[in-house]
Amino acid sequence: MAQCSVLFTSEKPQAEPKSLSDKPTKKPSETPSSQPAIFIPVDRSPDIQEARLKLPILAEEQVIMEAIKENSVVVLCGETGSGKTTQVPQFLYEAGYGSGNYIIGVTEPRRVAAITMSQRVALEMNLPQRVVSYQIRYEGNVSNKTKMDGVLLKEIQKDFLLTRYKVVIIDEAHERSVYTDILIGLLSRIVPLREKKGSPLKLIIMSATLRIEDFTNNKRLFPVPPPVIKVDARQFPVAVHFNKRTPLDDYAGECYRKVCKIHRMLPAGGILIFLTGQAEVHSLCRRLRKTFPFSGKNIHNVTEDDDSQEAVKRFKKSKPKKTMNLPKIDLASYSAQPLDEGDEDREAADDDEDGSGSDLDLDLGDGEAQEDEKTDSSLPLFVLPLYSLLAPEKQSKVFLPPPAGTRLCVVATNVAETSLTIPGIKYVVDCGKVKKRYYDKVTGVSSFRVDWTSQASANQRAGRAGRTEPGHCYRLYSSAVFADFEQFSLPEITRRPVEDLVLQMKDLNIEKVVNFPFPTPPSADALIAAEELLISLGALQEPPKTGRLNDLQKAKLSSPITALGKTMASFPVAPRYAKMLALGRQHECLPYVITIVATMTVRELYVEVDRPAVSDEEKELLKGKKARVLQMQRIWAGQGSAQKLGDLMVMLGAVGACEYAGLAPKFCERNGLRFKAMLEIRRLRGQLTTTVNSLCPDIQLYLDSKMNPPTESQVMYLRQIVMSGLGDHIARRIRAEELLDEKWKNAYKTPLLEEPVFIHPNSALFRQLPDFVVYQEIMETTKMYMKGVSAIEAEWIPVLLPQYCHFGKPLEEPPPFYCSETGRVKCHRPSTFYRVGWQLPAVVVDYPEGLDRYKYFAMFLLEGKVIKKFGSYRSVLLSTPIAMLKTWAKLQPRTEILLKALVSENADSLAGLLAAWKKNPKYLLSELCQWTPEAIHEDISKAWPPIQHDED
DNA sequence: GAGCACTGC
Repeated sequence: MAQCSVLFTSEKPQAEPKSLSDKPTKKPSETPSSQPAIFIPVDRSPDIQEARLKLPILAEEQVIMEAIKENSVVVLCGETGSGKTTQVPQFLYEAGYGSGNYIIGVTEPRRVAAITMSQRVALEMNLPQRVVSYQIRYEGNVSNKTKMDGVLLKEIQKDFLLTRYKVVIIDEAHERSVYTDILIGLLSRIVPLREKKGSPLKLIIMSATLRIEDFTNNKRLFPVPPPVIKVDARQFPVAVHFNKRTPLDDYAGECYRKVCKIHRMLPAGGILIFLTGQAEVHSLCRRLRKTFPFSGKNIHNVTEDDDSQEAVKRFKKSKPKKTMNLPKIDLASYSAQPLDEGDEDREAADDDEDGSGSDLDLDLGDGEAQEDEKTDSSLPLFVLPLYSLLAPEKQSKVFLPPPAGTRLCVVATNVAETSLTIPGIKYVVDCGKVKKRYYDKVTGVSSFRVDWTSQASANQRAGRAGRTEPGHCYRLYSSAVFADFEQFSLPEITRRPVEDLVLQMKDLNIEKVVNFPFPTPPSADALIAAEELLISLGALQEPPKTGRLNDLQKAKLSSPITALGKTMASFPVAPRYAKMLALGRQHECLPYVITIVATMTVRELYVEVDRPAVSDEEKELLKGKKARVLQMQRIWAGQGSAQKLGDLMVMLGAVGACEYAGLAPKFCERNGLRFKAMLEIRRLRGQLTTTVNSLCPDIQLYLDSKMNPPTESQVMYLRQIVMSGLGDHIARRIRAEELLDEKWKNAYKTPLLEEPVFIHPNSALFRQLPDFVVYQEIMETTKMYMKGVSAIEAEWIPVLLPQYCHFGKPLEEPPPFYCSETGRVKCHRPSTFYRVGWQLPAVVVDYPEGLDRYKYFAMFLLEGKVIKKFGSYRSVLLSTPIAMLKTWAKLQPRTEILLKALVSENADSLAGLLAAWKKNPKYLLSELCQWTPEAIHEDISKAWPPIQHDED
């Protein structure tokens, strides 16, 4: 699950920290505790006390605590900077909500937030970290490094009523992360249950923006709307300036011009620019550095950065540095009035109408007037890129003060909107766009699109200019365009596949997921698709195939979880991958499956090397690096048939090599691997290994840093295991003879897409073009590209993925046969792949259920293939065994009699036959006598049932 | 022959 929890207990350390992960054996003391009249003294240092008093929320302590006392659910609304995250838990602690072995639980959407919050609270209250602890995905500091996995959702799985908690705080609920949504849904049911038990649980929902209707005005969630308390934020006013005209598509160019003007005309203060992607960020950085170069010597190791190298070089050639000469306009006396929270819209709109024309906004203009890209080294600008995939050491540069005499300018993506706060920002330049991932609900194809952002997030961006002093936000679009923005962006849960959530919820025994009180429910399509996939994977029970259509539809959305599903739910990965793990134990493949799954789960394994270079020199450098990376990938792709595992083999090789090199950052750097990704993979492998060991204690798996490459046959099993998880991600190559249209050249067909899909050019199988492949995902860019591709064999499909196949009538040639290993009648059946009807090779499967299976079984029985003893009567049989199959069989009563006897006891396999004999030792005796001359009936009868001899 | 925002168990 996605949350990071901060556990917040009383001073008394827990006697048994482990009990958190076990089922609580004894309930906490049942003292009625809805109104704790306790006051727990806290010993804060004077300077902390002083800093706290400045927080607006401290004035609200009374109101907040009264509301919590009187209500079981409270919504607390306050912008960032109000101090609610750090202060509310302290209020609760002081009021005694954390005493008596109870826990105050706080969930944060991000790991860093959970860690810093717990540290901050511990510091402010002068409490040890064992009292204020955190737990996140792979680690935690709960009571002296007790290792724990799973957080609040996992705890609900173990103890649905959360009996150890007296308060749960959901922080940043406005971000609407999938798991806060589900937690709120679950807690809305747990709270009244706890009320009934006389040991109430308090739920506090903390949200920043005003988007709270989904929580407060949602009868299904909370029949009685919870009270809302608003808290002021300590935020400085931000004047918002709109462009008069909105650039059609060159918002990056408009950004550049606006930054130039700000830097030339406005007083000191950092600039933060919001763009949509890595490439844009780098390109704007280059342009700005070119225009306002500065000396990077001895500052922040700038020389490590490829882009800054350019700036440094340029500077060395340029004239000695002049002092920065900035105009001295007092921006604090700017026409804008202070901005209260939530007033930004009005403020912004006013500003556009009467503000422009007389103030700085006009001076800065929308300007395409001057295209001045001439170098101006008198005004050094310290330009830094910032995006999530940037190496952490490069990211952290934005937190340091810029070199003396320069102005900080951060060119960022959306990371800077919520995840990272940059100090000293006075100017925000907002292009108004975001890049978002889209999923096609029907086909599952992903794509990235750049779109207008929402009003809420534009305001969030503007707010970044007022953290340390009054600021300005320049929006590169008109107020009319802003007015057309969506008020809020859609909650994540409505925009992504939900199979992982559905599985988790089924594991909580919520069978009818449609009825769950989601703050915003996912679409019915998404829920149906999830349920179908989980049924195909065997994680949910297949609904009955008979019944009325209406009932079927209903049953479809309420399938209970299977044992396999329970196993899968315990792995913190996507259900398709969890299936691979569940199968992975065979042939000692598990360490490899764990590594492959971990690698597929962690995003962006490789660093971007395709960035356009600034100089010829850099171009050569990048080219060399790229060549080396490609060469390594060829090595990792393996030899011979191992290559068929394709991109997953490359991943396995990369991780193996990296681990062998001791997870060294240098190794990653040289081979184009993203160090942070490698760390994550290591941690996830560790967690998956732990989970496997806890599921099957006999297996005693450990994390091997010197993992040998898989053998050839293991690679084949791996391909089969991978295919079993990706059964709905199969593609078939269009062969030359089927080619009707050039656009299908080298293309693949998938069951759900009409258009051709292609193997991504970076794939190890790009040139191989296997007939059948499975893929991790399809990403639509200029074409539909499959990524994470492995080759599979057509004949595996009907055997390993029968749920996706239609089977034809059993073939007469080769004829059905009796399989002595399984004791069952087998046959060859032709098959086709569902929907698309691809011909697949005929495979040996169990003979389909029905009368014919009994006929064949009877024949094999008479032939002595099932039971040896029967063979001894073979020569004296009154009819030939093959008579069982003939159309005229009915004319011979003995065939009918035998058949009826078998059918009556379901004896169409050895197991069935033995069971029947166990019930009735005389079973089948008279029927066999029909087939044999009377002379030997007595002999037969004496040796009946004829099995003991076979068992020897 | 490309072009991925941001999170998490």
